[in-house]
Amino acid sequence: MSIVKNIENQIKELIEKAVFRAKETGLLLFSALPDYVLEVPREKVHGDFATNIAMLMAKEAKMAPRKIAEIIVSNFEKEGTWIEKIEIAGPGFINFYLDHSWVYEVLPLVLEQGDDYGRSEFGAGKKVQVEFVSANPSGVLHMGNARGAALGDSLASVLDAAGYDVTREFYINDAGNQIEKFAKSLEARYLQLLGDDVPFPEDGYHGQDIIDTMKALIDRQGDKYKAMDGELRREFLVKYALEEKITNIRKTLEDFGVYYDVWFSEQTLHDSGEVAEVISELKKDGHIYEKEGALWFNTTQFGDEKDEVVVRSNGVPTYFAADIAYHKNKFKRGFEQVINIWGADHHGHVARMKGAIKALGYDPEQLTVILMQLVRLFRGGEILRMSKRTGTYVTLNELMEEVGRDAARYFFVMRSPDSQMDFDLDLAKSQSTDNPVFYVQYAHARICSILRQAEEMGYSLPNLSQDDFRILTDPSEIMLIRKIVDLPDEIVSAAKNLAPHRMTGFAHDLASLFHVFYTNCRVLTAEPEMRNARLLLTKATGICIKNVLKLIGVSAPERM
RNA sequence: GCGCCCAUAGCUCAGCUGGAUAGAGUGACAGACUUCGAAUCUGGAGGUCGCAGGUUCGAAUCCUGCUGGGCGCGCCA
Repeated sequence: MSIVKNIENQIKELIEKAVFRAKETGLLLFSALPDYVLEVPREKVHGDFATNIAMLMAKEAKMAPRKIAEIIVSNFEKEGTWIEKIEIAGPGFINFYLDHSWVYEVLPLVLEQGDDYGRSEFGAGKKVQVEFVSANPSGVLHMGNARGAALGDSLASVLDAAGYDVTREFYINDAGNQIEKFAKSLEARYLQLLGDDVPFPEDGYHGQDIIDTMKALIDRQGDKYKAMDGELRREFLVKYALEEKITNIRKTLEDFGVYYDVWFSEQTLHDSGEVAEVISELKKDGHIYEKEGALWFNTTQFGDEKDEVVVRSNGVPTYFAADIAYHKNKFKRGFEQVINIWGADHHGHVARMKGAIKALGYDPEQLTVILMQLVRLFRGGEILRMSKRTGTYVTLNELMEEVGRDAARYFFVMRSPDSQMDFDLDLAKSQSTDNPVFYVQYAHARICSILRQAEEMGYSLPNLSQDDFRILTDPSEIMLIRKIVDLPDEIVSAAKNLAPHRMTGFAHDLASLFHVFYTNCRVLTAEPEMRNARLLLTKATGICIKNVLKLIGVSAPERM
């Protein structure tokens, strides 16, 4: 239970006691308590907490909201709590003003918990899977993948910190038509490099990377596949190229700070018979029919716009069929909640995927698809259309080289998934020092600098009790501490709403409050008791900034 | 044509399950370094929350319609 939730529960309990007391004495008429909220008002003048309960009771009680508020307040017992003052305001809000001392409790807690401060048991160990990026393995990672990577990894971190049992997973599409095309492209390049004048497939992959891959193969193994039967040769080439591609993808993601727990191959679903199995299961339950030689899944029964082919007339299962088997596999592995991060261009698949899950007897609510809008890339004021097929794209590696990993990750996480992003490379480069990530990192570096100097001056950091911190009464100090108190709830909130971008907002607020504190309060030159309290507040702030940046995947430098 | 997402300050975007006077950043303007990092801080300026209705004590938020933009509607993934 977080410090804020504790206080809130206490106040709520007292509100409800007051309401029922008023009912018993006949002052207030109602049958059931309304679904009211106790919240932290946006405006500071409205107190530390406020409730709308009086307004919600007005209709049933047949009384003016302000009158109801008066009755509640007159029946409210605030003795023995931090509540100093209660006021009725506006249309009938009840505002609670607290003795600010309640916030000091957090400082010894942060210093004790360190890296763990902010973590909570909210998720109660629920098994959750986040599947993200899952890029076509025949290419390299581009800007859209980068956004998905930053988003998915941060979401997973946030869920983990909120007490969920999180698995990060990458689904490798190493089967199907795409791979066929890939194979033909590889073969053409291979033969071309060995001097054969063979045509390049029109719908093939034109990227330079494929040529490089085949060059390297020839350097290493010569022309040993040249005389081989076509099908066999393509199989070898694909296996070779995929291994290299996937290794590169993994390495790029690790450079980006993203580490997966599971790399799941689509091909294994075909090999193990799970795809065939899931099709026959659906067939048995009457969800599949035959038309024009193909097998169709009646997804319209589950709210989709039109039915979908699962097995083509040539007998080859579609990507969708494999995806159904994949999701069944996920649930069989015990995940209670499955989160997929998809590009907005895949939104048409959501309904049918949920339908498939329902058809298999699972609850569609167990699948959440986060659709992220695609990234538009600008360079020199021009939109760059990104396409693997035509080979025009900016890779994640190039992005990291240009703007740096920290800036890139912060930038992607900062925006909510459903905002369209214009990423201007020139701007990102030229403005790199104005990037908000530096603002937060600067606060951390400043903190480290202060602590470093304290050490050089021979000041040790004592263990202070909650009461020792009462000396911190400057508004900038109280506001900073109040923000620190919020961290665990903020993480839970980001987890509940699957909104990691809230963490960048929190990081920025925290850094800002620290900069204000720094401007208003001297740390090292204060009297010993004050100096100790401020040093520890500084340290606690540093811990929080570092913990939040970790969730975003951004480093917390000690010097800049 | 149908479906999904978006529209908030000059620009880029927040705004949690409906709450009080809609917030940051950035740009422009005016200030603050004899003192712990000025990559900082302080101040004012900047708004018909796309438009029009509706729901109610109360709407940027929910509902309907419209306008404008993105994406999708394949025996591709």
